[in-house]
Amino acid sequence: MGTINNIAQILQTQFPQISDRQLREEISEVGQLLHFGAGETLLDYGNYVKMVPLIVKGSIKVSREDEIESKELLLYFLNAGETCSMSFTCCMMDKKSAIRTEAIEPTTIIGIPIKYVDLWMTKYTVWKNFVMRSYDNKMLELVKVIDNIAFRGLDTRMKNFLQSLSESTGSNILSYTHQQIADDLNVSREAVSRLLKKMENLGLVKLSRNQITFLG
DNA sequence: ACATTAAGTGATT
DNA sequence: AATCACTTAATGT
Repeated sequence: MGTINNIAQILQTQFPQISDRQLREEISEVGQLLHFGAGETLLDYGNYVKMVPLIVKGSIKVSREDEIESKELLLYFLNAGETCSMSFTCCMMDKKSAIRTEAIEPTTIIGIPIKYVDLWMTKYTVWKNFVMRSYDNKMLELVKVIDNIAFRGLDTRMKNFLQSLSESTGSNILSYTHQQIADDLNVSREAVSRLLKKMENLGLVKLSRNQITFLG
């Protein structure tokens, strides 16, 4: 009964990579199950990272802030079965967070206190591999994001955005305003509206107030 | 009916 | 593609 068995079960289904039984037990003992509502911020710029999240359910938006202009840029979404690679480095170096994470739908995580994150790196090969692989995955995705910003136009970025948002939420109906997209992609709202209008004419999306249906 | 907010549009840079 | 200066449409009170 109770939390411990719960977390152990969740780990088996959502994080099969964490295959070490003893490690799973340790996670069950020190990890805590946390819930966040849509729009809730898990971690803000400048906060100290005190936990590393294993995402069990839902999805999380990870963004970077420009210190000078206080503008935001969406980096990527995190989904169930994933973890926040940025948290690892931040917490191990005891640095303030350079990112903001926000639940975009009801989300459940297993929070792991940082002291264990560090400790397990040497204790469990499985954990080290898990951390390294997550890091590598997100680094690759980040490179793609940079490529898109540097070498592709807004239309590619928009398609990628809609694609990953609908994958993250598991729905092609996206409750997002043009302004929110503009903020995430760091472009003007008018540019978003005009591009979406074009895409609608091409049959790629269907537009309505506060909602975009992605027909990809 | 009125106010507020989201979205569409043309002109300018 | 950004910004401005609107207009139009949807929605809440």
